[in-house]
Amino acid sequence: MLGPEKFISIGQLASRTGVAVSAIRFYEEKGLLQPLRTSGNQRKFLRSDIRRVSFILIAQKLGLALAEIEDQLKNLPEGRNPTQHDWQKISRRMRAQIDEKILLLTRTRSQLDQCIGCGCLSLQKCQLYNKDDRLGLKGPGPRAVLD
Amino acid sequence: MLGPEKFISIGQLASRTGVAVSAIRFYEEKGLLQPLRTSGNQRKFLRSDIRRVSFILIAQKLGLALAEIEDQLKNLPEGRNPTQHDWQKISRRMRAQIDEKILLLTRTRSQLDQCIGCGCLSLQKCQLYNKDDRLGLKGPGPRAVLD
DNA sequence: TCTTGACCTCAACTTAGCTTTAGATTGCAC
DNA sequence: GTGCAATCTAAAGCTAAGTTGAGGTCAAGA
Repeated sequence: MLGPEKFISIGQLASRTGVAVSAIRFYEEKGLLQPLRTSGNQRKFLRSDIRRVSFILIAQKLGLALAEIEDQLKNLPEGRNPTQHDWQKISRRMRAQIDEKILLLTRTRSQLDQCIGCGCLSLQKCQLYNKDDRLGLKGPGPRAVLD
Repeated sequence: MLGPEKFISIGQLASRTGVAVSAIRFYEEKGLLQPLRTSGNQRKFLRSDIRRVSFILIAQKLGLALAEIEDQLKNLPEGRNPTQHDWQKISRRMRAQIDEKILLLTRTRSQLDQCIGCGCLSLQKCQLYNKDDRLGLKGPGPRAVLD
C-alpha cells in the first residue's frame, strides 16, 4: 500500500510546521535537528522532527533561547523516534517553567499595584525593580548589569 | 541651603538606575530620553528621568521593545516633570498588559497539560501552537511567519 | 598650571535568530 | 533529454539592544 514515507524533505517539514526552510537549516546548524542525507546530499528528516520543531516553537514562545531548547532536546533519544513517554517528560519540565513565569509576573503585578497607589515607580521606594528580580524575569535590558 | 540640584549628570543617572552610561546615551538616541545640555555640551537630566529610566527597565522586563516603551512614554508630559497622576495612568496601562500576559501563559499551560496527557505535542492535534497564539505571545521565532 | 576623571562623538563590534542572495546540483515530469 | 522547481553551500545582510574603542573636551582639585 501507499503508506506515508518514512522520511520527509526539508520543504515538507517547512510546510508542516510553518517554519521557513532557511530557519530549519539554521536550526540544524545550531544542533537542534540532525537530519540524514539522501544519496544526492539532500536532507531527509524523520517524521518525528515535525514534533521536534513544534517543540522548538513552543519553547521559544516561553522565552527560551535556542541554546536552552537544545539542552532540553538532549533528553530525547538520539536516532530512534521519541516515544510518547519521552515527550511527556519534557513537557512536564516545561510546565514547571511556565508556572515559574506566571509566579514572577504575578509578583510583579502586585508590586506594580502598590506603585499605582503611590504613583512612585521609583527604584528605591518600590523595589519593583531590584537586582534580584532582574535575574529572575529576563529580557533584553542592559548587558553589563546581567554579569 | 544646599538642597538637591535641579539637574543630574549622565553619570549620576547611571549610578542611580544601575544602567550603563552607554545605554543611557543609546536610549536618548532612540528618543526615550531628551536631556538638555550644559554650556559645555554635557547632558543634563531632570531628576524625574530616574523614574523614566526605571520605567524603561520595568517595561523591558515585561517584554516590551524599546519602540513600544517609547510609545508609552509619549503619554507623559514634555518638558514639565510628570506628576504622580501621570505615572499612575501609565502604570495602570502596564497592569493591563501584565494581566494579558498572565492570561496567555495560563492558557498555554492548560493546553500543555492536555498534551502531557496524550504526549502528542503536535501542531495539528493540540493547537498548542497555532497562528493566533503566535501573534499573541511573542518571542523570537521565525520572522516570515510573523508577517 | 597640570592632571585626572567624567564627558563628548562617531564608528565599529557583539549576540541572537534568522533571511537573502548567488551560483551550483538534484530530481521529477513531460 | 529538456525544463523547472526544490535543494544544496557559503557568505553577506538584517534588527534589537547595547558595548567598546579611539581620539578629543570639560571641569575641578592640588
